[in-house]
Amino acid sequence: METKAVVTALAALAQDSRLAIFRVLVQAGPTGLAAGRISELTGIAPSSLSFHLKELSHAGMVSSQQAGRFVIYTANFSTMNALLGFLTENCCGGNPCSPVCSPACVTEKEPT
Amino acid sequence: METKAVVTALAALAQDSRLAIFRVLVQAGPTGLAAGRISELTGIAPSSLSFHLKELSHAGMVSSQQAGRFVIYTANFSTMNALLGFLTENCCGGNPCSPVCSPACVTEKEPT
DNA sequence: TAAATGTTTCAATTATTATTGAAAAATGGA
DNA sequence: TCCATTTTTCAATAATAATTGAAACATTTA
Repeated sequence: METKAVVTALAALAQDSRLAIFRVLVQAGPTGLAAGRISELTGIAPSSLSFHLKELSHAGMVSSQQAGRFVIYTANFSTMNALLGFLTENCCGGNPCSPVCSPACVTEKEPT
Repeated sequence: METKAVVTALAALAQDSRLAIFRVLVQAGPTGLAAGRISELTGIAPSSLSFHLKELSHAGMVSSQQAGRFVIYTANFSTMNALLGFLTENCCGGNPCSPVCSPACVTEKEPT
């Protein structure tokens, strides 16, 4: 993961509304949530929500898919794991300072 | 760790200069670096560096201590671990989705 | 105390980001 | 096709953050 992408990902999460959005998506798991449902759960106005979802999407933190009239958003767990990996790697100048374990969450919904 | 503190910590890291500063401090390990040395390593002008160090310090990501004429800055590994823990916890609605391992780095320099 | 070194503060400018409401697309059903 | 629903776009405003250079402050050595 490149530094630029990391800054983008961190900036995407470093905002009240977007952190709230991301958390409800993380809690929702691989099933995801429709945009309107996110608006209900977080109290963020639709236009503002759309703006923030675009930011999160652009940062690779969430993905979306059309489902009928609804647009379903899901947290992008693989990007989250890459982000955590970046922050933990290079730690203490290469001298391993403790057992580092990277993945903290499932990556994707498994195909049936 | 509270949401507000998490946003502050993420915002502190979500910026080119500050991420660079934090990384050199992480790589330097518990010994830390003097402000001027950080300026040399990152190419950030002193006044700008001071501004960013204050941001990082306020977010709890770095600590400082006077040492003669120098001010030594060190990465705050415990806050970093708390941050990682926050992002990994609450994942997938409480259903444990994979083994979660929190600490990725030593917390502090051990007392002699 | 005076001079040199290292760091921080201040004020001004520039740039970026968040929010709101209204209008416009896109989709599905009658 | 027409209507209702869901989401996104747009433009305007308000708020926040980054950078610069000069000056001020703090610490050590002569």
